Amino acid sequence: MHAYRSHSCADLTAANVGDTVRLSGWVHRVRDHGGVLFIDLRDHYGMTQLLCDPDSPVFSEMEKVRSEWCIRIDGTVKARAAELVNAKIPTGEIEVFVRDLEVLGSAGELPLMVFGDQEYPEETRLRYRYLDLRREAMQRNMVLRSDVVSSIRKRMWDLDFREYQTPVITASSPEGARDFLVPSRLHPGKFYALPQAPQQFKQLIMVSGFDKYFQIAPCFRDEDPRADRSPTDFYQLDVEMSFVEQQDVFDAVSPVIAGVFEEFGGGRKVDAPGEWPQIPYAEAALKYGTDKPDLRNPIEMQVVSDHFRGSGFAIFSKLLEQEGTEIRAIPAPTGGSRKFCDRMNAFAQKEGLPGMGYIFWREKTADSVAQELGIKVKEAQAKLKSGEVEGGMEAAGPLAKNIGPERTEAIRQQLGLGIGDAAFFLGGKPASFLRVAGKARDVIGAELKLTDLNRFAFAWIVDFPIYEKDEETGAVDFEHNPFSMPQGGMSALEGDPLQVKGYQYDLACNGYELVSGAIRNHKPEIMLKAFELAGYGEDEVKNRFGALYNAFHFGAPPHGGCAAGIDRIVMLLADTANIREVIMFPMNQRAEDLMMAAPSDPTSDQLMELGLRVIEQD
RNA sequence: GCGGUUGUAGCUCAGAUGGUUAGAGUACCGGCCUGUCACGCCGGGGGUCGCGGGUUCGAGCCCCGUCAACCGCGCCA
Repeated sequence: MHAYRSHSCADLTAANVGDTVRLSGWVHRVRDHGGVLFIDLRDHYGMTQLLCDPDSPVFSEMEKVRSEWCIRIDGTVKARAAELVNAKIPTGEIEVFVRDLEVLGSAGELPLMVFGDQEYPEETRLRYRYLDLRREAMQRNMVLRSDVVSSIRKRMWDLDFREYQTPVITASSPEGARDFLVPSRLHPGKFYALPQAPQQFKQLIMVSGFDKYFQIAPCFRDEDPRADRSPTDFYQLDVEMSFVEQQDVFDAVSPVIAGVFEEFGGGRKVDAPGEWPQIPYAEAALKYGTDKPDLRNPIEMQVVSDHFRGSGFAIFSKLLEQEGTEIRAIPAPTGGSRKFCDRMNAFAQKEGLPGMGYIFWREKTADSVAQELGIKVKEAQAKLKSGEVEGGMEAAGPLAKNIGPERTEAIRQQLGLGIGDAAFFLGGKPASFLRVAGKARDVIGAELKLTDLNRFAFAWIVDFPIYEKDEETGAVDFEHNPFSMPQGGMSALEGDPLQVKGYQYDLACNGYELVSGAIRNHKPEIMLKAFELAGYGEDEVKNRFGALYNAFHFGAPPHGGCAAGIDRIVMLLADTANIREVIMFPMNQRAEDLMMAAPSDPTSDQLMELGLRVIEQD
């Protein structure tokens, strides 16, 4: 017999009754009844109930066994009586009577329970990640991740893409984020860098004629994390193709993404790739307040500046006298109650805005009729009932009073709202309120249950501007990355840089940026011009992107591609908002690995060898 | 770098208004229990209330500072 097991803990069924078997696994749960002892034995595959009583030669040893000990047992498979069958587990029809025990690894008092679904703070979970990973949900997430990666590879292969590995220790590539630097021992004082993405390599692979490349590639970035963003390193499905236009990239990648979501989405509705809208960046910013809109939420914002210009609402009308300002409305169907509106207003204030004005529409109340006519509420009730005063709709909220009924009605008609609905208003320069507006749209959609949680909604966001203006310095710099081909080519770069759009795109899904890519700028002269507009000279281009710039002088094909965030895809499929739930050994919020104690102090020998000296920080 | 929230037993948490010896569940240890499957019952050990200062007759609770974790902002092609 095998040293550790004849079966897994998921294998045994009624068909095995009478067999002598050997199982290894972890003690999930102990139920000691004195004369009879039950133990749930767990391995990666499942659970089997062990049984032991004084008839067993190892009964007294079995009584000492505790949760999460790793043990091996020999025993006999017994059928359970009908009333004792556990329908919750596949092996519930049988149990194994233990005749021999070997403790493979005992365990001390546990810092977190594998059993049950108790929540633990991340610090505890990450410090004892090997225990946390034993839990059912984490086992499931990690298997899902592996299966997703496998499926992606297969789908890419089927499309004639081939996977090529690119270096992990390489040159610094100033693409935007901070590099992780690696000191060179052979060249004291010089540094390698870990790639922020295989960006330049994959473009060079195109110049080399490989036509269709992909890689499940680690990317390294020394930036602060977020719930949906891992610090230090993360994985991308990196894709590049030659002789393609933007639509060709969409056509290649969309079915892969959609297929994976169909395969692992657990029955949630996946929008068909043919129906994925292509939304210009400017339109996304206007309607959704973000370049990664959650399209499960039907709310679309609208500009309503004209209704407030010169109105009695001084805050907005004054605001509109300034250059570049506007008033944006967030319609909130079914949100028409003061309680809800006040809560959303409080939300906006918490997010750092002065507040969010609102109007809501309701059936005319006796209270407001009484106030309007200066009569008692009872009289108003009577007048409403008799029809002497017409009932119907009225607009409520401080804004409605300030701007008067005509303007309020015009707004209602523009937004297409009615009784029981509300609208929120934000004013100023869009840049100042866009982020909060987008977030408010999410919250309103969620609270009013307008957002269909059982769906994956995709949209390509296109026509990103290539340049942006720094608000403080006024300097023009690349908005995204410097590799994209400007729409209109060289001639587009002759005019106002801020008007130049790129063949540059993202794929948004349920409010996350899943994919980002571009048709690349493969012409050296356009590359130089593009950098010049951002204030970089020829030397700079040669210095920072020398390999690419040189390669483009030797017959570079037009090419483009994208990169999809593996961690985010798995995160969405696993239905979690925390990216660390789908990463085996993630860093914490401060980019530390508490389990491995990283980062750590180098030895003085290491520093010496590298020619480094650490300067004390104060 | 900034803001918010949190920090009490191995673990998860409760501890109105400041007031006796800081509690519960779980885990751990001991005892009882032959059909449980979150087994049950009895008993026990276990605390620098994150840390440092302050106010007070008296601080887990109030004030100041500080550290840590998470969430967000900045940042993130």
